[in-house]
Amino acid sequence: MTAATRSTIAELAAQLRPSLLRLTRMIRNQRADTSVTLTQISTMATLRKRGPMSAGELAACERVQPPSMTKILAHLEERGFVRRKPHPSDRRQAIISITEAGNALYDSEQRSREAWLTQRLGALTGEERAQLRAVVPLLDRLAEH
Amino acid sequence: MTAATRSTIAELAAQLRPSLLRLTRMIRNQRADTSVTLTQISTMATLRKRGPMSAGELAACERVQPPSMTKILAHLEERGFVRRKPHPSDRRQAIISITEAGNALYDSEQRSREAWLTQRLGALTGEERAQLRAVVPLLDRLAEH
DNA sequence: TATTGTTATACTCTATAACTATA
DNA sequence: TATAGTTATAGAGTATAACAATA
Repeated sequence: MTAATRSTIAELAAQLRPSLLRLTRMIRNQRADTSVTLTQISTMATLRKRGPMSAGELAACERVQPPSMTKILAHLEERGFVRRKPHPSDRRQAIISITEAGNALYDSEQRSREAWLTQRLGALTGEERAQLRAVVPLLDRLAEH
Repeated sequence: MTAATRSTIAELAAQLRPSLLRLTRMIRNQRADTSVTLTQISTMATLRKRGPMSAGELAACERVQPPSMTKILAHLEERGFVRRKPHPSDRRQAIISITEAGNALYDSEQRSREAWLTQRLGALTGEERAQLRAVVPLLDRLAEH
């Protein structure tokens, strides 16, 4: 890799960081439903997509530390959106899964046409949305441990 | 727009949100320099790119409320990374600009090859980075007011 | 001993409401 | 009165350190 290439990559990083930050800020605030936060929705999405798992695994998926996941799960469990089942062989762990109510809440969030980000995406062209769609796996790879 | 298209857009939103959230989380934490936060760096980047402006304009650029910008600027000014000059005709406002020290800090941040995101981006292919580069303006448009 | 998860604690980020100074 | 910015206050988000339970 040439020095010029490295410098270009650093520049991309410098462009990407503020843009990600500002968009995430907007998404957090524009959320319509106030009973669950973006962080909590993200955790529910992971449970839906990857199925039941332990608190530690969830924390790893969400890129938060275990104590943060403890808090997220306490909130969701209190409202009946997730449940815990004992692990079959390890009593330290519990297997967390999303409940009917959690799925329903998630669906209504996702389907809502008024959802801010969905509206915003609708203002882009199909090709621009395709570009974004292609980039989602890259964002996930960047966020890997 | 068909119902199927709308549903696809909602799905994209649902994929994009957690991915943005998790990557932003990682970026916030992996930051090497502890004297300025991601939020503060982003504000300095805006001052560099768009030139001196008032606190209110900066808040709008950064998509934060004015009191949040007050705090950000207090921190940066205290450390000498930005300075205020009186507005020529309106004594309520001050014009904020980045200082030499602020530019130097920003440069060292951006150039650092060890910077976490830069390293991560280096692990992608050139084409993948080009995809990300193309998407930055879209992220900015999504975050517009 | 090592691992899983929780509790205790604290700091960052950010907002809303109320206020001050100036226009 | 309206606008620009700050102060006061509070809640969300997240981390590290210390602890408890189990493996």
